[in-house]
Amino acid sequence: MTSLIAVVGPTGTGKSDLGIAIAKHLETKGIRGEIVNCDSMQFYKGMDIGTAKLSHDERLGVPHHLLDWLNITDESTAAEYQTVARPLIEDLQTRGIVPILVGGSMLYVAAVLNEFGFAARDAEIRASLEAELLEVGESEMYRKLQKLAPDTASRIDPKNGRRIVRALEVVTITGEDFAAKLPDLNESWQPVLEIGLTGDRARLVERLGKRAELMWQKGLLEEVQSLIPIGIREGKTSSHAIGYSQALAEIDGRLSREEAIGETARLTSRYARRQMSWFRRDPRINWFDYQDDSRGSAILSLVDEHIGRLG
RNA sequence: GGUGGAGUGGCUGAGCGGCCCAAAGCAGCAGCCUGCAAAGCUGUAAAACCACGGGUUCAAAUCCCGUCUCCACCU
Repeated sequence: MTSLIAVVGPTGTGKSDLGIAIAKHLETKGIRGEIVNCDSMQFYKGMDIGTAKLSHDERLGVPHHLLDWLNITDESTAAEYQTVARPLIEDLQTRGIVPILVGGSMLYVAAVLNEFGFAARDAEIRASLEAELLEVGESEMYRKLQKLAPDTASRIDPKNGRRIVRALEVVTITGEDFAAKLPDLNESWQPVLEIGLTGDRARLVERLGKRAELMWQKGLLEEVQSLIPIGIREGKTSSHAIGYSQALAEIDGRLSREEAIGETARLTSRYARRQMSWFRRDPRINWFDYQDDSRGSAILSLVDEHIGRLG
């Protein structure tokens, strides 16, 4: 049997707990379920408080994969995640275990769940393009892209330096007009039961604000302090994490405590918005209100249906 | 008690006599997204009788007077 369950949605809606609940529910049916983490910041060892990572006890004995598997200085990319997560999921499935993909990292979820092939990459070319961008600016780079690959250029925002660079990188490597776009969301890698958690935005924003404050109370600053010697400042991905970047700014005196917390709350809310704008387009998702008390049983019966159909 | 400064949209904040039926940013709302995606990027609605009262002026958010509030510093 090959079952695959995914729990997605904006941050702060209880995805992790739901993942555990689903695994526990499966257990009562004699089926093993294990969590495959798809939160790009929970990959990092040592980043716990600011990523709202479940503690060992909170996991209630349910095995978690791809949690704490990267060092703070490692770069994380969706393309690489795909090459790790897919074989892992397949392996679990061949062992009769139901993988439960849990996380809100949009592109990472898509990289696993959809027909999604990444174009090649070349560190040297990339580095020189990045340097060039700094020197000549976006508009010049964009013009260059227009000349080399008009189709690609037409899809990219002329001010989005990062994406212009990546497009140029691919064009340079392949010599083709890359013209890539996001995969068709109706074409799944595997049949999947996708569950989405969401709810009233105003209340979520309020909740995320409180969460930011709580992170500081729980010692986020100390956590970040302890990550400095092992290189969080140098971590290309990790240093950009919401909360961590602000804690670093506070440590450096660039932000006051209050400002750091405020900015963290603000960025988190904005992140939640972008997550919604992304996930809303996925027609496979079965949405539930995270505040609705009856969501649990409704979700579990969906799970039963899914397992029954495939099992 | 004294001196100085400040009171502008939900917040920050520009304007300091006519171009102000008042900029901008943030928040809000919407969206984009193929190797940093908790990143990067785009678009956009509404919202201010410019603390209150009085005056000067053809004309005041802008000048004057008073009141209140806040912040500094002084005693």
